[in-house]
Amino acid sequence: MRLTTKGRFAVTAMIDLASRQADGPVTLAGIAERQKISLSYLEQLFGKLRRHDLVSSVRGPGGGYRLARDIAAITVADIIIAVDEPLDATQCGGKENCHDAHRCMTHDLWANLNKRMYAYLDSVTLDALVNRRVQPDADMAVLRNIRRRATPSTVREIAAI
Amino acid sequence: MRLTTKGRFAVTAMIDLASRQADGPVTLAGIAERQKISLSYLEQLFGKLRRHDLVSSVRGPGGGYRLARDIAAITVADIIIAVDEPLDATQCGGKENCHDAHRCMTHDLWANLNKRMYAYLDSVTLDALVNRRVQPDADMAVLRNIRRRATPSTVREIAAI
DNA sequence: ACATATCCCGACAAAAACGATCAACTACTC
DNA sequence: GAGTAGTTGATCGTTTTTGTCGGGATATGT
Repeated sequence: MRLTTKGRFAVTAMIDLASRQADGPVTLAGIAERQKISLSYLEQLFGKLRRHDLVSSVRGPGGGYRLARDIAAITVADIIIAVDEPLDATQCGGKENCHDAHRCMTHDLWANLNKRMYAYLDSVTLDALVNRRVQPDADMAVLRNIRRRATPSTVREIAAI
Repeated sequence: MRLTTKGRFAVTAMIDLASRQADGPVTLAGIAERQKISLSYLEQLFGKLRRHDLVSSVRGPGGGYRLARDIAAITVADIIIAVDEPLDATQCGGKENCHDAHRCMTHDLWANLNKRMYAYLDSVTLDALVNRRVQPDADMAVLRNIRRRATPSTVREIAAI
């Protein structure tokens, strides 16, 4: 599980698409203009999204993209995986060349963390995003932790998230 | 909030450090050897970790790095933020140059998602990682979702997470 | 003095992010 | 039914990020 600006672009674009597909196929040019993402980059992203069966394309005038599934059956995790594919698979393929036991422990821990993150992102559907049904209770948890162990530097960085 | 291999390396190194600091300062050379990360890269990462007050250094023979705070007061989010700094701040600085209302909505949604992720990563402390107290209940949720909307392609990719 | 550390820097290759350009397809018009 | 404009689709080039290598400076315990 990797989370980069690429994934963010893809999610942003998919939200735009999802909230406009009622009027027929949505063009990449439109998404590019509204979301300020370069058309070329969108073309690449949607190529991947199409190959992962998240969107379907209609060519020619009046064409564009549609969601390939129901809006409630596409999650943020789907989009990010489609766009960020390779995902080095924790460079020690599950068992070998982990020299001592300690290294593998670290890997297990990270893999577990990965699963948790995936589970969360997979619980957020496009539908929930478009219709603003994403619970905003996170702020409270964050603030609680910040207050518990704030240092001059952390406070500054939190603002930049 | 960005999640790349760089952050993973930093977390791995911090776990190694945390689980060995009982015997005094831990050298980067040791971490490099055990975790198979290049020494130069570790130096760069720990420079940032030190400037963010997550670790403190002791120079000279017998020196190395220590955690600057209690092991339970350092979270995965702390480490990732320290190491992945710039974080473009969602390129429309919170208010301006969002041309139509729709764009800002998308940004809000993403920002909210970011907060949720941060909240989760901030809830996982180094202590919890080292002492294996990270709940593995995620698998169930993942499997539930996969079963709900599996396609030939997704199934293949899930295996690669 | 010497060996062992952190620190700081510049150069570099490989990979990923991002962008531009051109080819292929298709609905519409005439 | 041929042309044309609006699209997607694929390929290549440039810039940024990752990760490594090497060298040198500074601090410090023995």
